[in-house]
Amino acid sequence: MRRVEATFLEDIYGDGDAVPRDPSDAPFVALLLEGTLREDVPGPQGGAQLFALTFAGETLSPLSPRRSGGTLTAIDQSRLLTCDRIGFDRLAGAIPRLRVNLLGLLQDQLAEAHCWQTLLGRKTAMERVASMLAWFHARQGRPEEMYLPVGRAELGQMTGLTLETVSRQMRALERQGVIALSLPTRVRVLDETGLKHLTGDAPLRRPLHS
Amino acid sequence: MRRVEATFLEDIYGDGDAVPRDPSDAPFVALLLEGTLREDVPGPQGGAQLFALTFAGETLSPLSPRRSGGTLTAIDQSRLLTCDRIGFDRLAGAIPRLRVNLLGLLQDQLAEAHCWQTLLGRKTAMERVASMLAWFHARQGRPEEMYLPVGRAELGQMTGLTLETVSRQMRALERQGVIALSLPTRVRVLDETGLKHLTGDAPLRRPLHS
DNA sequence: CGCACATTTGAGGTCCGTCAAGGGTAGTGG
DNA sequence: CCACTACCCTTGACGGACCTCAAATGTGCG
Repeated sequence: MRRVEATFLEDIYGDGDAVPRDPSDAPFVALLLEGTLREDVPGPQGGAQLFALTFAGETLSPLSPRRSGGTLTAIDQSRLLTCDRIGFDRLAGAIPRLRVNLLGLLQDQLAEAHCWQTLLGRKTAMERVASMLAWFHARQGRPEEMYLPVGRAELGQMTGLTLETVSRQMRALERQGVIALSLPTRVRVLDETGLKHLTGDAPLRRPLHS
Repeated sequence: MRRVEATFLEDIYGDGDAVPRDPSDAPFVALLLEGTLREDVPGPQGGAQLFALTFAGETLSPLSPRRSGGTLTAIDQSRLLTCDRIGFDRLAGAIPRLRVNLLGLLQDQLAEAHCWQTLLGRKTAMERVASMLAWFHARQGRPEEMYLPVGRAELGQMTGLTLETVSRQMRALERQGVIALSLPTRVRVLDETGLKHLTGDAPLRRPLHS
């Protein structure tokens, strides 16, 4: 355990700071203790496009963003626990269990990609916005009032919608009494069951084995 | 090398055969030597939905489909080289390079997920169909005439379109002289540059560093 | 031929993107 | 305190892309 503390390094980033991502010396694994990270990838026209968010308590894997020149930026004050490649290799040699955990971590990343894939595949605007809100709410630990770290335009980039459509759907949710918006970036989930129902996802029934 | 041959196992599946996917004894890594595999995941209404295809020469990773009850089915005659979990661990102990390859394999899977994400996010029907055809063509090794192992409805499930829209876009491509359709499932790519242009992807320009 | 099935084509409706015009709030300077 | 600006969010009208429904056209098989 002392070895773990010696290997990991805690970094603090301010609002808007870029998180370094040099491929050779890249942080091999990282755990976000506090704050939020945004991951941007270059869009078709060369401009950057918001791709995903990382909330406190979630991990970054070696492979996650940085294949295609994506950038990682801190939102708010963020504390990041990082471990470089050689440090992880040394640690993995001493603690075989760590390798299993790394695979689980990658599995989470693939599961998340799968979530986005179904969200973008065949969902309506309403279902996309509801899905995103429900997902963010769960990942933030179901707080009484959750904070959206990005604006409508960027919510639209993630869901494949325009900022106007995002706005319309969120107001519709508010009119239905599913959420409350004290400020545009403050969301209170009033009817969690109703929100889940609007996502269009099956309520996690047991898989009927043929 | 003799050890590798002893560890891997070659299985042959016929058209429509299900590939076993027991989580405990699951094939840890697998290489598809011949044929095509389809990966289905349960849709929102309980029905199965085509999620992705695996062509000959491509690999299956331990984490790929099977998190959410996905099924793997062979199309045509398929030969699959598999290696179970304990076999891979033993092999990785003897050959450290293997672990690096496994990470690269997972990286490919995440890159593929990213491809789908951009495809489904903000592309038109034309761009989606062109992207999918160009992608399949590249993955099949740019044959003179490529074979589509699934029908229009299933192409639609992957691209998030209806079968009618897929059909319309493919005929439009044919009328433009970009592809030729001798049979509905036989596609000859006549103008590869034109097809790439219609995908809506940037032509892989160097990333302009701020 | 008759049937089953996949693809193609057409007509109409709907959802969402586009364009445009307000509103709300924070920050700045008088 | 009050402009005044800048920025984001909201709301509306309109058009187009794609879905839905329906019919026609292959294509393989008994």
